[in-house]
Amino acid sequence: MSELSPNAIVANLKAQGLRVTPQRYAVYTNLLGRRDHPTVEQLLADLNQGGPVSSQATVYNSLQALREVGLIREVLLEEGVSRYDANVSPHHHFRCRCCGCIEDIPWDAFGPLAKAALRPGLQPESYEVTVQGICDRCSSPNNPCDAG
Amino acid sequence: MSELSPNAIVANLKAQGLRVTPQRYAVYTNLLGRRDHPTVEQLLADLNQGGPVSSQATVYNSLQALREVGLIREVLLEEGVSRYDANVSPHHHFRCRCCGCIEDIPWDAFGPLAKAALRPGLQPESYEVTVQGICDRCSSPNNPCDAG
DNA sequence: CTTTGTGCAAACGATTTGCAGGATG
DNA sequence: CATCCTGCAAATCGTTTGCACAAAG
Repeated sequence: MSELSPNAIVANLKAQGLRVTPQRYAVYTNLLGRRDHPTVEQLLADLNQGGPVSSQATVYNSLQALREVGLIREVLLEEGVSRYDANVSPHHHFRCRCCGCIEDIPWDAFGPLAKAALRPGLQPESYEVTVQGICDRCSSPNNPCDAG
Repeated sequence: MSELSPNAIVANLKAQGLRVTPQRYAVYTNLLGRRDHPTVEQLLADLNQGGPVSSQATVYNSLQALREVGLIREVLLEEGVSRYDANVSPHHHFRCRCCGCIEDIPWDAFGPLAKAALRPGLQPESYEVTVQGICDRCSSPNNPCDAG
């Protein structure tokens, strides 16, 4: 999330037993430098905008490898596409129902949830709050969609 | 969710301006009678197990029609598949990370969330808590997966 | 009778996979 | 140099769509 040096990024990858290839490095670095939650399509376009860096299949492979070792996470908030996030510490998500943009909400934003409310037998391990609403871009006078 | 008479189901459909076809009726009734959140594949298998009732395309069409008028909702909790739920009143979800089963959590299970915690500019309209963990089936001695 | 829905099969889009050549450690 | 990765293209899987026929109101 915060700025990492190239060396630190390489170290992160190696520490998880991943070989450091230019493609993997590029994918991970790109994700670390964003706070939106790009789809594969967006990621690929961004990576290759200054010349070819990685193929589509390799982006998928890289994302899978990074996800398996816990360096990134997948975010599923809309139909049909997976998004990816290099912020792996727990947090919540806001999704604009208008433009579809996704934004992190700090973990402590809601305070602690009541605990003993689940039916007996269910063992909770983690939870996440998803808020849906309108972002400031879409609620402004010259908004890109139907709200405002 | 609770047991509805066939007449009430037909009335529900008509009240939303939907034509009542056997297929639509079957899809809606089936969803009303379940509390898991079936995928299209599961729904289709269930509908047609006693002879042909509906084609795949029609199930998709019916689900879309029912969703557009608000009689059912789509639930997105795992990659690649949409699930459907006839419980349209607000509630939360529990997902077993082991068998993938999904279960409703009553709306009031967590008490109210703190309100003023979003960054200024975001207008929240709704929210939902997703809990991940292990269900009782999977935590039992003869469990279907790797927990226990 | 007009409008909308059904079913089939083909189209689609996101993701996965097989495989030959290439890079990493 | 053994292993793992890349890139291409073909395959897969869930979902959507075009169209001719049938059913609903």
